[in-house]
Amino acid sequence: MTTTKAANPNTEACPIRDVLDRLGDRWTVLVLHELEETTLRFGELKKRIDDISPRMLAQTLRRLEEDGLVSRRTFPTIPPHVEYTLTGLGHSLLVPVKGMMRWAADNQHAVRAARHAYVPLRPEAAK
Amino acid sequence: MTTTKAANPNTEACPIRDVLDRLGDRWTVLVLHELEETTLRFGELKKRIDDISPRMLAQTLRRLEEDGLVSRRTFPTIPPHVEYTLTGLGHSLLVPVKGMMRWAADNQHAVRAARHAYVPLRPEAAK
DNA sequence: CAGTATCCCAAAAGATACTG
DNA sequence: CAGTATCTTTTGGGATACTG
Repeated sequence: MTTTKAANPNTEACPIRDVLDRLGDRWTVLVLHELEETTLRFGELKKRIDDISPRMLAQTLRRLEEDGLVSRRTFPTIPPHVEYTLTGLGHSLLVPVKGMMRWAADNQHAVRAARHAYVPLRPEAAK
Repeated sequence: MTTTKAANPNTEACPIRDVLDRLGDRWTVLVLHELEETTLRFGELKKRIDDISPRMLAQTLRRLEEDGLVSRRTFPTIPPHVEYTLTGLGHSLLVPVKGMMRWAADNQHAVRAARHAYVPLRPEAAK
């Protein structure tokens, strides 16, 4: 971490939080991941992530575009043709994101084991 | 909430999401970060992350403990004394998490610039 | 085809008073 | 001190009908 420890990285003072917040939602990482290899159209994304609603897909893409992670290219045809592509920035984000996924993959068993072994501290009396 | 449906290969076969979901909330990464260097008590964490409510801090710590990322040690004194420490697993998670933070720090300007330059497609559309 | 508009619900998070 | 209980607000997200 590069933030100073003494300072409290609260909501608006911390640009890092501000950026990372976008990754917290349910769909962003999934969309990023789908676009890693190839450019895709709205409908193609919708097919690959088929439990996403059009509303959420649109919103997710809009935010990604707004943050400069995805570029949107439209062809003035009828019917419309719109392509979404990861930008360089988007690809660069994918690097640490994949690091996270790697960790999750590597440690899922440890986490599951911990969860299973966990006993709530409700009836706890002494140690 | 975990994946409610699993129609998609990416979500379905993916316990990764289940693990990663915990990081999506507002406070987990912050707490992890505060505990990197040192063991801290509840009140000390509260002080350092002072816009967190006791409720959210407790909930966050409980989840971290449940996942085996943080260990909780109580001293049977009056008043109570409780210490939170990162486990080995917690430290290992911090590695990719810091990768993410590093990315955010390195690219915050690019993201902000993109946001600022972004013009909505439909000028009248509100969020 | 690529989205919007609208309505609705569930979950997350905030505030705060209270207690062992 | 270290939390819980409770209530309220805010946000995320699902469904779906509609349109340029």
